[in-house]
Amino acid sequence: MSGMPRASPRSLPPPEDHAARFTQQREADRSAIAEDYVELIADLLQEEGEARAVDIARRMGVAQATVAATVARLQRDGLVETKPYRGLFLTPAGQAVASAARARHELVVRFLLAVGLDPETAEADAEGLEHHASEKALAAFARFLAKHEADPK
Amino acid sequence: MSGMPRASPRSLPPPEDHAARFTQQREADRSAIAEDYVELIADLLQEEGEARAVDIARRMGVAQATVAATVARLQRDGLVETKPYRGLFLTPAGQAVASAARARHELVVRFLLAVGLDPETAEADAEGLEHHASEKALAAFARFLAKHEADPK
DNA sequence: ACTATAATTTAGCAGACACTAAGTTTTGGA
DNA sequence: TCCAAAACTTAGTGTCTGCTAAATTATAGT
Repeated sequence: MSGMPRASPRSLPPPEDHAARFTQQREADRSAIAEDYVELIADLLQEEGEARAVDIARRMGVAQATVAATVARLQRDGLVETKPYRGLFLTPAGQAVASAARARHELVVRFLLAVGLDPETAEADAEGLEHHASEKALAAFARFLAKHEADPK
Repeated sequence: MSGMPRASPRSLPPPEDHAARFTQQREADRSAIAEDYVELIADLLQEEGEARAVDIARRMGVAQATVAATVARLQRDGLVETKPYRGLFLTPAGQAVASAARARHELVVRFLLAVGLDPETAEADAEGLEHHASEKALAAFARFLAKHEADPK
């Protein structure tokens, strides 16, 4: 295919290790939506004083019924509480998830900015990347920031 | 809530923009699995000469029946062809997806290494991150590498 | 050639997340 | 106070990605 000289051998990892990566991947995907909802609820609560299902729907780009169903799962999982017509609230567990998510989100955004992304894209990409960066990766990002924010360039 | 000084205002983006991010996010998620399969098939084809469903199953950490179902979708979408008991093959479209995926994957790995991750984690994280980095982000990673591979540190 | 083993497919099920359409509240303005 | 608009819920679907269990089918070793 094309003129490329086959890059690197990059021998495949042992099957078990390989599988472990994908399994881990699937787990991250599963929690990603929960984190997005919880994070958004926390933001709305803080910025607007209340987090209503309609607003979640509008901001997530999703139908209200979808929000209802997803929130039901979050409730089942002990992250969220609802007071009909009064909006959504986070349980302590939900708040923990939210603040962890926000910390990750902000770290990723700062990192992307430091690496040369425009603010707009940094924000948009962080939305996806924050769920797939391991603790080790986040630590590396933080180290990078520490080094580069002190001594730019 | 806790002693934190409220970090940054970080006023929420306009609802439409916000929704656009998540919608984009969901699209990336949808294509992620297809890309993973296609990428793995390409790797197996190249490294072992054939890509069989059993091996895919083992390496993806998934049941054989799941592979059969997913491959059926990839086939429906014109990315893969199968010759029973002879393994899986990529259509031209599949090959295109595979090489784009591989290019992204390798770029992300190199970038993560440059930023200080150990090779093990870089590989594992790339698996998740490669599907969520926009073209702009990838371009920024490439610029970063160009700068830092020439002039380390 | 036969047959045991391995590979693949089929069937049936579950759960998450999305949709539309059709109810139910609740709220708040006239 | 009443009632229309807004918010929320319920019902019924569909797709994707998984699973297990039970066929098939092909390959390969004897």
